[in-house]
Amino acid sequence: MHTATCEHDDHDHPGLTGQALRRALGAAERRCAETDQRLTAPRRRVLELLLEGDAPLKAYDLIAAFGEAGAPAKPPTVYRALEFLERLGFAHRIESLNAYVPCRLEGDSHQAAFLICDCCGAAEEFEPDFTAQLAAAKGAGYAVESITLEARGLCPACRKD
Amino acid sequence: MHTATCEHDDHDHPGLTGQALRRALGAAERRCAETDQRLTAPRRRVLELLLEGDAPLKAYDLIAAFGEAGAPAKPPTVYRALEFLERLGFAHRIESLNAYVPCRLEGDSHQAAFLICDCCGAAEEFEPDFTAQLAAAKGAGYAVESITLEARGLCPACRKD
DNA sequence: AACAGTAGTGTTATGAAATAACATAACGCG
DNA sequence: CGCGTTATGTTATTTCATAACACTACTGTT
Ligand SMILES: [Zn+2]
Ligand SMILES: [Zn+2]
Ligand SMILES: [Zn+2]
Ligand SMILES: [Zn+2]
Repeated sequence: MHTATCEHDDHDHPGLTGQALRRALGAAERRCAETDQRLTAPRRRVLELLLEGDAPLKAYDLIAAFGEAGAPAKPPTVYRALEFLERLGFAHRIESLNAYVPCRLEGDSHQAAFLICDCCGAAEEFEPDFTAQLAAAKGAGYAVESITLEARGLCPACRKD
Repeated sequence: MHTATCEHDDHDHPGLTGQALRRALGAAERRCAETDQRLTAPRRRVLELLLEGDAPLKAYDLIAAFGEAGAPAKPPTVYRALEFLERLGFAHRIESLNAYVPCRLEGDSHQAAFLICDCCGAAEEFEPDFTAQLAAAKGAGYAVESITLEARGLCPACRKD
């Protein structure tokens, strides 16, 4: 799916293929092994689809693309895999899009922040600095577990119209 | 609806009633008049329900509570009202909850940020300082239109267990 | 190897959230 | 009034997500 209002598909993060894709999957495999987590077939397949994608993917896009010969998966298969991938930091859900992206940052655990283009649908992850917000939360007496931030606007390519 | 895992219902923002409720609705009425916007009956009713609530309300909670004698509204009625209220800054959608809250801050336009308690379900709005994130976005060449931030954790009351 | 315990999967069905489409009504204005 | 615009009413459908339960695959123990 693609709800773009214009077409600037020259994203900063084209989907991975071939060598790069195998390398990313191998890295995930290794990080799972380190913590006795299992990157099982459906989990690996969903991660692969996310990595191949060049934009946030909807759950039902993944469901449709899951099988070998165009055979779709059952919803729980994909939702369970997504839950796992999110838990381990391999993927993020973008709430304002009901869509998922593979994590594009180094490090195995971090807060998520996204710049989302309202025009072409691209979503760029960036390393957030939540110092100010964490201070505000502390002031309010909250014990913060996680933070997500989603900024909507126009990407560099789409601004130039 | 209430998905709390424990019960600490002493929120900072109990629902408005009587005088305070009428005052808040009157203020909204006035702010609409200033900009030639119409706070029509269904819009006013949905805002009233949000203001009366002491926690984020789901769209279908609003739909169920909408009518006088327990008569529900039709979904588009409420979704349209919510769209209006969000557009004018009277309400916010909390993406990670699929729920809505009335705006609790002064000023008629601002970015939204929430502290959400995973225990009691409370959602506290706070005045965000997005300086750091806006700088990051600028660095990436994005033209940001809006930002939302949702922090999950435990509120002061629920921490003390 | 047999066993029990846990984590993961397959499958069916259902629930929850949101919108499309089109007809009707109210408002604002010349 | 007559017209364009904005908002509402209504029916139906689409999109998104999970419950429940049976079955399988790993893990460690006896
Ligand atoms: Zn990430
Ligand atoms: Zn763009
Ligand atoms: Zn607000
Ligand atoms: Zn709490």
